[in-house]
Amino acid sequence: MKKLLLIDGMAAVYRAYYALNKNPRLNSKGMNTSCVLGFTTTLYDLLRSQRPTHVGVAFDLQKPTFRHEMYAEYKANREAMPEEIQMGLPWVKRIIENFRIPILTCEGFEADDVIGTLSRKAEEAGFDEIIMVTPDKDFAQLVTERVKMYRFGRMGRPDQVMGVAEVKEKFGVADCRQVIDLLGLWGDASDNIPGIPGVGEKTAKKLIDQFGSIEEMVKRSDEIKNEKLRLLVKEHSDNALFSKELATIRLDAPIDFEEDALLLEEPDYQALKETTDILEFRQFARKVFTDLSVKDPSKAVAWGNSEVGGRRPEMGTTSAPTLFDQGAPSPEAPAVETHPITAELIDALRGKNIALLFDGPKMLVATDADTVYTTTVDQIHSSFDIHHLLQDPNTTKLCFDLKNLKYILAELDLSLEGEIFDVQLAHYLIDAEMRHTLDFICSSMLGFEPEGKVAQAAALWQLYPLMAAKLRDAKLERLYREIELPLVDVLIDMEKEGVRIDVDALREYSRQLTEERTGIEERIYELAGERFNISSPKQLGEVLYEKLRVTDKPPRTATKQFSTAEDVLQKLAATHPIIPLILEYRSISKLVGTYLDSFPKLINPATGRLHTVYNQTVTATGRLSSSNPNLQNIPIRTERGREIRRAFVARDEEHLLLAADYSQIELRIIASLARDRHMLEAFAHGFDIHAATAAKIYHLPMEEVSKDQRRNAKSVNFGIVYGISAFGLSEQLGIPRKEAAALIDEYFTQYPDIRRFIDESVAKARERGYAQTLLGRRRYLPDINSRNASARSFAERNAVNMPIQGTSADMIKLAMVNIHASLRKQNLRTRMILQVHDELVFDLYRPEEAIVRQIVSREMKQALPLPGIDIEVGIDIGDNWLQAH
DNA sequence: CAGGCCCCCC
DNA sequence: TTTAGAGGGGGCCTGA
Repeated sequence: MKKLLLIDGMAAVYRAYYALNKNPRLNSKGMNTSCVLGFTTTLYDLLRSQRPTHVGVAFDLQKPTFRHEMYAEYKANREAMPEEIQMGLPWVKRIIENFRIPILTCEGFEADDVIGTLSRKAEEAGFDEIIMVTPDKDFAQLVTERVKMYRFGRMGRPDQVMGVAEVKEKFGVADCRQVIDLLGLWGDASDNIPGIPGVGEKTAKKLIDQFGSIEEMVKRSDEIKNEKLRLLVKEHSDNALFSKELATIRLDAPIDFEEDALLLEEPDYQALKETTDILEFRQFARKVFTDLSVKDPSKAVAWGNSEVGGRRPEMGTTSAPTLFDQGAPSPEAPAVETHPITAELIDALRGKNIALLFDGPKMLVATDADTVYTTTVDQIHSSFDIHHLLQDPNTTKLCFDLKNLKYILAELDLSLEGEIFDVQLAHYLIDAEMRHTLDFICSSMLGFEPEGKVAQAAALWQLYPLMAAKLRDAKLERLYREIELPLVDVLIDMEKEGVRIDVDALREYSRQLTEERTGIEERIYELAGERFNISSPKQLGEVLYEKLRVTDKPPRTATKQFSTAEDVLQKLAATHPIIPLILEYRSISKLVGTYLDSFPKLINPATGRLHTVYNQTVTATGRLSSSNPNLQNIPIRTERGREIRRAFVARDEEHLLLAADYSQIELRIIASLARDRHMLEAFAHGFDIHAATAAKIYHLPMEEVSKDQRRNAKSVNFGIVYGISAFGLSEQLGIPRKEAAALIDEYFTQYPDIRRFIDESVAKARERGYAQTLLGRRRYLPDINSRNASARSFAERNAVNMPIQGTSADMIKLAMVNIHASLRKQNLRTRMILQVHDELVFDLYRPEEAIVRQIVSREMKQALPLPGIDIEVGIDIGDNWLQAH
């Protein structure tokens, strides 16, 4: 196993400088050693975490090696190198020497070129893995930032390790040159870096697909059909070529790849000790010398040997690719024979498993991985009786997207019996966060993408054994069989049922709000001194921050646009009377656009009702999602929004709406999972949990808790579920960060088991590589061991949140299946129509109120008992959804 | 048509 | 040096 680590030294130094210069670290001689310490720890952490066998650091800024005049100009114009860096560089080099790592340079070439070239050569020399430490978080940004650096005199963002395999995977290209072609020119869409204004990444990709390279595109620009685009390319072609040249990492630097020189050696401890003594890196020295030498100075131990967790299940069979790998020829789909379905065939297939897929009006029945029978829907009823085949209870039906398939079959008056294996559902359980298209599943598991529906039908046969084994190995079979599969029928019934909407009420309310909004609009224009599109964040940003200058530090979004987000404006509300009006305008627009005006259009004329679509394979935690329209986000928080629920009404005079919701389900789950005695007791006594929490953290009797204290406690409780941070809590509550931190501290003192649970959840996830719910639903968290602190924190929060949110999802799904079965079994006319994560809504047939109350309450409480705690369900009834709360 | 931004829900 | 900074979703609007 040969693994090479190449570091752009200067980038790492700058990174360290920027990361640390807010808190400069002075030693006793008054020397600012921030950047040296930063670089040193970065280097050391890299070696420990990546465990390379070979390593090198490239430097370029110390010598005049500018490839382009423009680059030279940039260098001349850029701010002088910060003093700390100038002072620190000799020390940085000394540290590198102490580690016995070679410094790589090549006259006339930059560090990136050197790294690029050596990567290629290492690849040819048979290295198994090559890691480049670049100035930016991924390869694309590396290149774009590089262009920015030249153009705008800015250094790139902090460095991060990105394995070359990731580059390939991310961009789906075989050769790093393609990546550079693609991104070196085009950069990111927001800045139009390549120098062709108006050409974003997408357009760029199309052009590159068409022409193959930028040079070719410039040469044959007459062939660009879109006139505007053609003129742009022509006008800016010099710039485009130049940008590419600047951004291209050269792979032909005349530098020899001396494998032996790059071998990772034991540091020169004596010299390292002396250096760190002078610089006063005491903590670092203690860490290094404890880590490295005390017990066993042998190299294997020195550079660590810990197991790396967080691996996703191996989906494919191919080994990890590397950057310069041209890619193994992909496996081919087997040749598939097709035959028409005949009556004789249907008899012959009795007792055999089949895979079922529709291609528009064609029905495809695959009997194995290379035989597919086809027929058209017209023939199904006239020529033979396919019922026998679909309803044979002794055979398994393979399919993809069962819910949709059942809809199609239902239209043809067909249905399925026997075991069903839905590849999509199975894939969702195996790795929820992946994409669940058939093409993606095939390419990741089989190594090829079947062309056309016939090949897809046949591929289901190849996927089946692989996925069935994965479900079994990961102990996901019960979730599949007892929750997700039966849920399909429940969701179909709910979707078909739909919900009745009082359209007149919606229209009237819409009219009323629109009128209100018009008035607000006029006042906004007056205050702004011009008419503009208030709904355009771009225009609004310009008005607020450029024209009215409501603040001298305009907030920016991630893409450097002006931010006009709600919380931002909320904070600026006092600075200008226009801002509250804008917030008002926004909230009305949202209600009118998203709900009031859109629902009437979505009502199905055939049923007169509104039908949502539940997606079972979207969320990472196991929840459902709802769309077209999304009925899981109907307003409730504000008075004005809540009114919309009045328009969700019962089916007719014989019906009412019944809403049943779990009380504090996520907190109960965390209390149970953590076995926190104090929280369990609070629930057992039936206390208001937020008030009880407030009483604890403020050391007051519960009766004396103020509203604000309860509100704060509630936020902390929520924060716990989400993966709390002092920053987040302080933002949420509008209190100083210190106060927020103190609240959290006290919370953990009062609920010590919750603290322990959080730590254990993270530890378990780190060990296994995934988080899981009470029933074993998984979420893979590959970043849990990431070197990147923010990626790692994100994974850690998910390690805590997923078991809670996911267990709650498991619970309500089970309840839905059981309630549905119970309503059917007892031939009741009441129908389940909506699910909103912890709430179920029913069209209640009035005479059935007592029995339905009983069924719903019982099934929801019993669906998934939690150790140590009772589950409470609140039930309300009314003519409409607002009343039923 | 898609991505950015925003805002609604749990 | 910038910005974001609590988990999970979906939809509208603009701008190309």
